Amino acid sequence: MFRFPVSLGGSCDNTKQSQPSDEQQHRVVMDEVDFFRSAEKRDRVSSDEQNVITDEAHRVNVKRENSRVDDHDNRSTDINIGLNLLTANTGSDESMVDDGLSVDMEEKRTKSENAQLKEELKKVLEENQRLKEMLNQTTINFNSMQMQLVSAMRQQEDHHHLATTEGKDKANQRHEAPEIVPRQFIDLGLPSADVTSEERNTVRSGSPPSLLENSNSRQSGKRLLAREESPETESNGWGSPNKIPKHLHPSSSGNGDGSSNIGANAIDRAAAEATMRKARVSVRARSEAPMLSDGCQWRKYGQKMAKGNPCPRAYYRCTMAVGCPVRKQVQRCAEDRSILITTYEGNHNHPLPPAAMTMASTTTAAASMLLSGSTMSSQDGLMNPTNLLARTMLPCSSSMATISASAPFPTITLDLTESSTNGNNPANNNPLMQFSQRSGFSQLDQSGLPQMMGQALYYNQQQSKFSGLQIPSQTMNAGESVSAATAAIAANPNFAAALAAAITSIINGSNNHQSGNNNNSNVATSDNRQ
DNA sequence: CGTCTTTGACCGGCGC
DNA sequence: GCGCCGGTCAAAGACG
Repeated sequence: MFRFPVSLGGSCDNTKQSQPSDEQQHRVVMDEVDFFRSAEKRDRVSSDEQNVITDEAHRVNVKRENSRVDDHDNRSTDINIGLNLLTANTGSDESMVDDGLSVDMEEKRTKSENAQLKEELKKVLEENQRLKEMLNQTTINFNSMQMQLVSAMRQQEDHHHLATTEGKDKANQRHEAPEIVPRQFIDLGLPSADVTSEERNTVRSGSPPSLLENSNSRQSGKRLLAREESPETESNGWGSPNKIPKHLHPSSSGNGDGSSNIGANAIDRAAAEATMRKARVSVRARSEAPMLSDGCQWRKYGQKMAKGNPCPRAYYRCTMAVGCPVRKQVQRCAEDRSILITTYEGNHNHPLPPAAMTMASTTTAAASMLLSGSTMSSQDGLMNPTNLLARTMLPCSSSMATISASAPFPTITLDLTESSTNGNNPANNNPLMQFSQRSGFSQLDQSGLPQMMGQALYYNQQQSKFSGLQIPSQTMNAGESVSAATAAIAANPNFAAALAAAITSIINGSNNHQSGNNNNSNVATSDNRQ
């Protein structure tokens, strides 16, 4: 079974006392070198192709070098420059051997150049830092704008609902709903570390497992005790999938009664919790590997022969943190064994490394969208997820995402098998990046942003402690993509324009399909909460 | 020796 | 009540 070359994040790192081997370090270095090489190519393509060395081009070169140094801040920052200068000196020394009078001058000149370069490096470092800050600020602004956009769209939806239905109470309840839906997303997507336990128990719907503890007390005490000391494992609800629909029905009917908001909300919340625990995101992708590389560490805990499929189904549990409730099933498609079906359930209760954020944020968003309908009337619950994914997220390919209504638990399937198999671009090897690029936010690709950029980068901000982590470069296309996206953003002066275009596109798209509002609503509100 | 995988047994839900 | 099925457990073995 595949093993990640480096231990990532969470308590695992703390306990294991990360001691990357030389090989690992070397691997990372090589990876980043490759990364910047590709970035360099981009720069070259985007910048003047002429051979004239302009000041602009010179600055770009220096910046690249600086970036490299900056990303390896623990290593000597003088290495690169020093080597270059040494090489130059050596050459000059050799050429000047016969000219002894020039040696001193040459040394002086070299020193002055060295000092000059250092000064320049310093400036570039400062500029790099400033760009990073700008990037962070831009990301925050983007999240803020996204939030406002979703809020506006939601209001539009409310108006639309009021016009078409006479459920005034329902409408009133809706106005309060935004506070619930967002939390739903937060709980889904964000590691719960920041949230207080009180908030979790009182506010959250569909939260990380630990929060669901209480609601699961109804389950057999025997199992509860038997399973690994983590109640969270129990809370994810993976084990008893068939209870959800039962919870859902009463809640959906309860929504109709707007007179008792508290009671209805409680029921809603319970239903949302139950649903959240059951929600699954299935990713279909072509892969020869036994398992999708999603940046997380998984431990196999079971394997079964599923009915109707000659290929066994493997069960994995996230081991990045003790008690993380996230599990996944991996199975090959019976019809086409080159297709790997990975089904995720649960929410990580620990910070995620950048490499895992693409998958986590994507599946989280998908699950969130899927579940967003569960807090509404049954009619909406049936309608919204499909609309969200098929229309809002995937306006160009509605067949990419399908919702399983017949399953005992809500399951959303992201079909990434149609995509091209372009092996040159790392992003193309990553189904999620394919998903991102094909999604409605594909305009953001202009700046190298993944689909869930807002969230992913937001994670980066909130969990900056991961910034120094080594990404399992061997297979982590997602991590590379995120890093590449960040670099691309920093290097792309048109980011703001691209962002504006993307948001405009989203707005236009949502105007055409207002039913998809809930999707963004979750995203926006989650940002709002943080 | 610790960690991980394998695999048969076990459990609970559901349909008949 | 019984059998089927999906999901999980946990002992045993493999591996580094």
